[in-house]
Amino acid sequence: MAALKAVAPDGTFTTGPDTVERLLTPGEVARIFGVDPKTVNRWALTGRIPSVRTPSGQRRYRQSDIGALLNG
Amino acid sequence: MAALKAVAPDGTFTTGPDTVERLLTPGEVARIFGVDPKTVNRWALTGRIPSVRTPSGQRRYRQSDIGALLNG
DNA sequence: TGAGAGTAGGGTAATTGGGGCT
DNA sequence: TGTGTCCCAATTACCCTACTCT
Repeated sequence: MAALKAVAPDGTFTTGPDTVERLLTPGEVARIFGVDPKTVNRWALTGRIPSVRTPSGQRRYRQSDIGALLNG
Repeated sequence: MAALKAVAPDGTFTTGPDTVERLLTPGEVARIFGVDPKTVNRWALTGRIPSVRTPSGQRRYRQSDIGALLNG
């Protein structure tokens, strides 16, 4: 995984020359797919989508990963 | 391939400058047309309706596609 | 410090996909 | 050919309580 380079006011951050990332909450991902937030958590538990954990245990999802799922 | 940009509280999300999307479940589409969910499933299989797949394989339908069918 | 929204768990009922049949 | 129905396994939604974040 690339090193963290910069953080923008809107929450996006860069990890490489042309890499812009943003983390989505379970609720946001759920609304995108039209499913329950618990379902998104289940996808993470079963390894269907990568997830990032906050120090307190909550899950966050990379915007790029979700976008890839929407496009096949 | 449009990149995911933002997610609204009502479930709509944008993939481009003027693109707003929302995904519907097979049951919702079935109730709209007054048919069995299986029939909606077949419409997707025969290519009559574009469909988006969840990571687990279930189908979701773009509200814009359904609206286009209702108006055409 | 308190209020409200969101999230993580678990448990159970409902929905979905697929094949086959009508 | 298109649709509805039955079956089964897998997946998801809704119920609850507790914890986290704004």
